[in-house]
Amino acid sequence: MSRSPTPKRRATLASLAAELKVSRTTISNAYNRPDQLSAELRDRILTAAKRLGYAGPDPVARSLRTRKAGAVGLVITEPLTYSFSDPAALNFVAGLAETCEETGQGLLLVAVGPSRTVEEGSAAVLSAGVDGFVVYAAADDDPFLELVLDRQLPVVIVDQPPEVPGASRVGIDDRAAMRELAEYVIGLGHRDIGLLTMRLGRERLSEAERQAALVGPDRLRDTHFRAQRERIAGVHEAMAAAGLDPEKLTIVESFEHDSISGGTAAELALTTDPRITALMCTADVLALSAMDYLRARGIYVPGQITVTGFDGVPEALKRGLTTVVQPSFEKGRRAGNLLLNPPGSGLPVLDILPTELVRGRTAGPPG
Amino acid sequence: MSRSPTPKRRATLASLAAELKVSRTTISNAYNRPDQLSAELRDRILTAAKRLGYAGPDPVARSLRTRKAGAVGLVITEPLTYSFSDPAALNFVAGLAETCEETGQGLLLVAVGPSRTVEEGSAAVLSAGVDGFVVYAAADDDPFLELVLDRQLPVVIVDQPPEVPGASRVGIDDRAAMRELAEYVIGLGHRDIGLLTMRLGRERLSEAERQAALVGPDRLRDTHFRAQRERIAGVHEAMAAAGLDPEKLTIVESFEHDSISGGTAAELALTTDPRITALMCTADVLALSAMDYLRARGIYVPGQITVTGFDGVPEALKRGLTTVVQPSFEKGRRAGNLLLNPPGSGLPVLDILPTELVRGRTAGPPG
DNA sequence: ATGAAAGCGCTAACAG
DNA sequence: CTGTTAGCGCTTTCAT
Repeated sequence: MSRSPTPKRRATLASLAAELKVSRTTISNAYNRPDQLSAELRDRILTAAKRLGYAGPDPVARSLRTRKAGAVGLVITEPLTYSFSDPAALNFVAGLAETCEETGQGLLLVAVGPSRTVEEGSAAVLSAGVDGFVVYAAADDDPFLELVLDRQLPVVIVDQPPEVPGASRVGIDDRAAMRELAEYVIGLGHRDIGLLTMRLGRERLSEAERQAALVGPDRLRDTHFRAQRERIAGVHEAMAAAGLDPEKLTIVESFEHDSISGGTAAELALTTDPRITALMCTADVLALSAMDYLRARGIYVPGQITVTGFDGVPEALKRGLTTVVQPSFEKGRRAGNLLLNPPGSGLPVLDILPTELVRGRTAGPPG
Repeated sequence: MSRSPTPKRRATLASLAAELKVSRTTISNAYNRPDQLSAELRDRILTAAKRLGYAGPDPVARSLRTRKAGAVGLVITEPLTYSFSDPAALNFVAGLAETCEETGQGLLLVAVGPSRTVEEGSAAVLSAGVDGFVVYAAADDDPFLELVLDRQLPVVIVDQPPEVPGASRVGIDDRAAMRELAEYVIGLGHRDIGLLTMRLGRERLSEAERQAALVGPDRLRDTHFRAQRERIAGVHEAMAAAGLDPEKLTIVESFEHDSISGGTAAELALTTDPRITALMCTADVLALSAMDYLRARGIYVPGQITVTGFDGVPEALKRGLTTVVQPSFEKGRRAGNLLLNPPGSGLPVLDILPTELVRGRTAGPPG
């Protein structure tokens, strides 16, 4: 594990060439096109390189020349803790990472969460040395999206927002999936439903404001996250189709992502409308937390309250949650593929992946 | 959300300068040193830039010039699924990501898992445009470590291996932590102990070979992962100190990381030595899986079998596992800080973080 | 406050 | 198989 003494000035391809009295091309070829020179000469070069502490062509200089960075950027507009605490998000990243690994690309995490100012986040986006971007779960009005688009690189949008000109998109049919689930719940006989959602806007809230909150018509209309909006619409549609008044749906918004936030939201919903017999959630993490809360209160699921989720994360499946399973990992893979091997046409693609309704053990007739 | 029509040739700083008949320096200043030119001129430049679809200085060219990439590389030598399925590893990444976010650096995931050949992995390391590397949980003989070192960039090693010249290291005292835990277990009265470990070598195994395996003296001596080695040593030391024969410790190695692998390993240990009354595990994920297995078999914990873990992941704590809590997130933060703000001395640092023994509900006297 | 000149380290023709 | 010639797009003294 010993290293050659560091030279005063880092060796470069040119200095190596001078040292060996060959041309720079030859050195370059030794690394990039081994078949373009004799094995013998190549060996001599590699040996000298090792001696001089030359680790091969500088990646940055090469990138400048070849116009390829060998990495894709993942823009995460949520606070980091979000992405790392929701298994669905994580699985997405894992899928993307897998595609990158397979194709030898790096995956650059560009964090532009609320902890930074817009200026700082912009710098991060503008200074990312990548060949393209994947934007995950951005709000419709996310300021960084514009910035990413400005870079004029290939972009793949995941889940939201909708319809960005020139960008491919991968996602699921959130509305249809949620509608099917709601139809199932309503079919079970539920009339009074509570819906727990993730945050609906991207405003920066203080610690204190980040409590669960009731969602009124105004807030609902002002929802900036497409997926949430669509899932809510799915429930509304199912209610309307069943002759229920969509207005009666009690919606609670959760701003946090931790293990108790779902419980807090559930409590608010149940307090607001004590007749609620079913709590639907737009994310499994919310549902699992809500179940913990209910259990602690001695409320039996599904005997007294039906609970449903969305995502199909492993823990939810393990605990028998009735939910919609979406292929998060595959979404990551697809996003990566779309970016790395764009379809021949060059035209943007809309890739809608299938979901599956899983009837678990947490939904039953009203108690 | 409309974009200016893409020009035939991407706008550059130079083309903008020509267009506006100012020097390149001025354009550069407009972006990098706003105070070096009149607000008026700057506005004119920025407006023209927008019109021409110029998104600001090319990050790669800037990197070449300034010798700063604005990103740190994280070299993950495990298969990706590992890192994304172990909450401890994940938390580490989250901590590192947080530091990066705070300092406006990108985090480049360089995957060099076994799914790629050494050649391919090498290319990934050699072509990463970063200012430094964090190497997480590498084996002593990991081939990529050399490569990373060759790049002559700052390097921070996490957990293992030990003693890389010139590199700072952050980790915990694995041996002492495990010894303390073992002392506790032995103190409870256990004499026959089984130890479930993660893989001990970095050989590439076929699907079929990746079953749990008994670890004999040879394999033990050939352990290439420092942390595992140290934790095992900790148990040995505690046994010796208590007058027990360390040779009697039944050690089982698990090659997988999924939700059943701990159970498979537990089964093998228990079959090998039916007198075992305590199963110690070098990772919580193993212990949790083992507990699932025992429960399925109707074996009561801790009544019939004591189970302990290592790491202190949230689920383990929630389930009352007796374990060692280590500050995974903080490790990530420290690693990032060491890389981004190296200590003034310039000398490598060894940063050993504290751990805490948590006496949960899964350890008791032998049944 | 602005400009001219000099390279950062490399690769891609193309010619020999 | 090897060398020559031209930049890739930018920042940075140093002058003006």
